[in-house]
Amino acid sequence: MKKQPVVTVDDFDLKILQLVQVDNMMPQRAIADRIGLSAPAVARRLQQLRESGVIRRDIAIVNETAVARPLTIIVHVTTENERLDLLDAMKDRFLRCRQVQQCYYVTGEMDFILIVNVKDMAEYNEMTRELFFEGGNVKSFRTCVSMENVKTNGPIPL
Amino acid sequence: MKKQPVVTVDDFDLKILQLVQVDNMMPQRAIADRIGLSAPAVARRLQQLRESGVIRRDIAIVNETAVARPLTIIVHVTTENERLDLLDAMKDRFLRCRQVQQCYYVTGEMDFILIVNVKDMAEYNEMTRELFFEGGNVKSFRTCVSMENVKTNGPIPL
DNA sequence: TATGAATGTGCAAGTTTCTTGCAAATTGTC
DNA sequence: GACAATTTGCAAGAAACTTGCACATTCATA
Repeated sequence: MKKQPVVTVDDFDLKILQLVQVDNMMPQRAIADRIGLSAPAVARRLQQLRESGVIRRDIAIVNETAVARPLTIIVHVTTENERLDLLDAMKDRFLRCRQVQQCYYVTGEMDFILIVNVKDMAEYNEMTRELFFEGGNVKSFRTCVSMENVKTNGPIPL
Repeated sequence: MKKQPVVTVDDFDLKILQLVQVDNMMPQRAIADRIGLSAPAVARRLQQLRESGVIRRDIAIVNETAVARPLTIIVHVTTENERLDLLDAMKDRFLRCRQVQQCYYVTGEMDFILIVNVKDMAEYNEMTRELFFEGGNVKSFRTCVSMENVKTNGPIPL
């Protein structure tokens, strides 16, 4: 079972989180200067935030076009059957599919919303075949091609 | 105008990108051991990838629940008028809105897809008032509340 | 209100990681 | 094959991070 952090975050932590959501390579000395603690104090808090899971991960964001994978597609998926075991199997498939960057299980008219990265529509077709037709329990899916990614990886407002 | 990187990426770069999309705090020595270069060679390549924009940003991913902002909402927005200047103004509003983490300008039945982070539905109501009713050019919007974020911040498959 | 425990801090020293100059190796071009 | 350009590994220096310690602050209890 996924562990939920129970650590409380105070104002210093929130300031640190604001900064590292934007740039997690900022030196601890620079963070310390900004928020009014010493560098070792910042270091200890960062370590605690990471160990406790408040900071889940630290990642580099890659420019899709630069690696020849310019297509972002948002897919709305409805299911034939909402049995929990079938939904869990779908979640697992979406989790494992490498082109699926994001997967939300939602309320409303559709059941899943996926955000998918592919290099072209041929790869998308291949992916949908494997994911939807061969995987099962997909009633319908709707494809929205992103013509412009206006904003991505926005920070959580704190 | 946003600068597009024109640097070419080779197989070493792709391996580095695979690793740092998952963990950008991995020491250069560890990356070097994995891909068969020396640490300074990895360092030089990382610097080049960052300077050229292939690596756009380096960020920490924060656990929403841990900072009391557990709600992720996907919003589908249609516009009244598709004049480019009005669309640009909308993009600008979405870009500036702190709760909007992602914004895609899409083909299909809707015009924009937003991914929004709020602490509760009251904040969401307030946000939609400012963003949609007061901002203008919004014909309709549909709210999908995420009941489970199955996958977020997935890497670009390389 | 006072006392003691627990927690957090800054300092300084030690450790780890990153950067950079240099010479050598590799790759690309003619 | 020769030469230029680029990339590399090594080693040394610089920068950043970690950690022990003593002190300060906060919290809990009597």
